[in-house]
Amino acid sequence: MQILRMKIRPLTQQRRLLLDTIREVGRHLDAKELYRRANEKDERISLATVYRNLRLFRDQGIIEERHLRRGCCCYEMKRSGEHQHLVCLSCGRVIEFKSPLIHKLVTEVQRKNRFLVARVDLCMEGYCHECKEERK
Amino acid sequence: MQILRMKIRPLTQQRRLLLDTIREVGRHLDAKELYRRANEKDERISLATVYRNLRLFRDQGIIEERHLRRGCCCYEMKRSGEHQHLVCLSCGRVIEFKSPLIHKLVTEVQRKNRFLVARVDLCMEGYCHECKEERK
DNA sequence: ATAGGTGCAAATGGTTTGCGAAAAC
DNA sequence: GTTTTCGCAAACCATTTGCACCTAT
Repeated sequence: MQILRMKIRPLTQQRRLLLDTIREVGRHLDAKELYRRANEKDERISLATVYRNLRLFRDQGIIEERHLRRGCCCYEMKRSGEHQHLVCLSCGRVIEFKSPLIHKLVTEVQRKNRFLVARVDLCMEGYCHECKEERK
Repeated sequence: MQILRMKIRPLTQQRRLLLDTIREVGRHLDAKELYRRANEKDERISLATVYRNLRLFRDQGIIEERHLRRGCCCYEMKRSGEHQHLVCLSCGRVIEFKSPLIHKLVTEVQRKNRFLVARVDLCMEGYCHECKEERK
């Protein structure tokens, strides 16, 4: 955490609050929910600051941006292990998954398409186990 | 094409124009560009009609919706072969690719996460061959 | 004849920005 | 003390919607 914060200067109260909140929640947040949660702790923070800093954190490589829902972006702390997402169309739940096949796929694409891959955004929509059972 | 059109009733002039334009262009269009192109052929069409019908076509399974860029959706005719996209961060070019690994990945996810996959949205960002060379 | 689609303009929702006040260095 | 950020409100852009009129069936 210390290392990450070094990148963010000046480290204002608002930035500290936002980073803490993102880390604390530990799952995917959109700007509005981050604002809501940060605002609970300190009323003075504004939505504009949330947007400005989400962009800053993203550009600094501290958080990752994902397109899990139509019309808005979600953010999460960048972690070492590459992972992707499943989104349930029924309950909205977001499930993370990993697979060595993703790395294989990247390698294959880079070779076959002579394309240098910088970022993988893979999202599968469908029905989670619980919702699948209910639909029967 | 005949079969597809059966689903769309009433088949108005606007819908015919939009379907023809999407098929004709044959690549990814966002609402604004579809409007621009359709409007060149018939000035009377409105942007609202483009949006309304993109949604209709999507719900009828005639076109596919993709999230290739931040803040807007792209659409393309649904084809039989499942394919995914590479987006060049430098020139903006969109490259399609296929791989049997994608199907393997879906099978794996369905088994390991007990998740029923309905849709795969995979987009890799990076640098295409030409832009990669230029950056050297 | 009638159900439904269309154009227009206004509304909506997520995100960005200009500006004077405030904070970090 | 200087540079940068913050809060606020207004702007922006993609998309949706209410309503009176028009069209495909």
